[in-house]
Amino acid sequence: MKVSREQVAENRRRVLDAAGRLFRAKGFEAVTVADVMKAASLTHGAFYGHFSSKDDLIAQTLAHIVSAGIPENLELTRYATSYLSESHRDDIAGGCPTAGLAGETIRQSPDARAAMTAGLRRQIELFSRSAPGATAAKKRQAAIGSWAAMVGAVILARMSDDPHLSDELLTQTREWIGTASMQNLDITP
Amino acid sequence: MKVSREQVAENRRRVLDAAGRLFRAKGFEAVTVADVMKAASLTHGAFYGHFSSKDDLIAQTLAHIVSAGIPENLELTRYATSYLSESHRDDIAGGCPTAGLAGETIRQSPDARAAMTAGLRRQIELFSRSAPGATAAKKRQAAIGSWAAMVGAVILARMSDDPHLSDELLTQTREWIGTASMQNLDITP
DNA sequence: CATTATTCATGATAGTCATCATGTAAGCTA
DNA sequence: TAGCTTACATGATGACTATCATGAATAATG
Repeated sequence: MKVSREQVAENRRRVLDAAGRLFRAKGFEAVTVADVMKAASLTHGAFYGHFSSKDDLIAQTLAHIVSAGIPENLELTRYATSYLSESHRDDIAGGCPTAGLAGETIRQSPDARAAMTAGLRRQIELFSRSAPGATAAKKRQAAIGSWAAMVGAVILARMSDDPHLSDELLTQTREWIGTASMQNLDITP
Repeated sequence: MKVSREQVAENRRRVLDAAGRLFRAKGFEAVTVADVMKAASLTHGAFYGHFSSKDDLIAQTLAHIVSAGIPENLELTRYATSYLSESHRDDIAGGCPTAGLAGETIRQSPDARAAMTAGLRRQIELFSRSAPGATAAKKRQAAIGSWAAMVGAVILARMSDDPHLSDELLTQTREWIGTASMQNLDITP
């Protein structure tokens, strides 16, 4: 049962979307090829027509969701507020792929790591534009430090089994980033 | 071939140590029960005399390495310097269990998450003592923000396939934490 | 409209892994 | 020292999973 060219493209997109959600929700290893294809309303046999292996799927999925996830005009403090929100913490399957998968991507294929690194580089560059700081170097430093804190806070907040501590991690990191940003603005090097 | 009481205790310790290193290096799912027992110089059959399941091993291993890993008198900035070093980034198997496993612990058993949360709470409390800040609340905020940034930076540095970017993440986050700390000291609420 | 090419479904296959059953030998206790 | 206890080794089992081979059916092409 061959399908139309558009249908193939849409099928492929659906597989990548389903894989993106499943990987974020359950991790790379806990998700099977059949799981992904089922979530995309296909059977597992069709998989190897689209991808050469599960590793290939992982790399292409990361490239897909990383490139699709970053808005062009993101302003650091505004972004931090929504990033460090309870709703983002609770939306693992639809949330930031870095927070959900960076820890596991370390052990994945070179292509997978390259896709995530490209997203990281882009995120830092976009942050640097709106980051506070007297010099370009200071702006970039604020972008890096803030992004590390955001990613770390969401990971720790998701890990914590104490809801109060989890909330505290988000709100205090948000305020801490704001404090640090003011410092960067006020002092000239 | 029964072994002495002391030998049993030592065997158990060796299994937990081996599991700690293997889990950090390869993740929970990629490590098999047989792998762990082999690394502890035992056969896989002996496993279920010590632990009720692999999940049980994971939870007990986390409790073991988290409680053993945190020094009593840790000073924030000094700790940050060694934590954000290249040697710590490269020592995944022997490094901080939070940086290595927090991302995956999210999907583990309640006991596993509880063990990691206990370590997190202790880390924040110890940091709060030496953190900069005029009030106790400010000190705790600095402890939380700094810890989130440290964990996030090490995870991102390990994920990056570009050595230069990886180094930059470590050094810039270190400086960023120092900058933010000064802010916390200078301004009174 | 006929032929070709290709996408997908069905159904293996081979390997891996967690877990358990059983046997053995040595420590422990009286 | 005799007998009980038990830690460990060996070997099996049942489930799961990535990957591949084959066939059917339909879009694409002329």
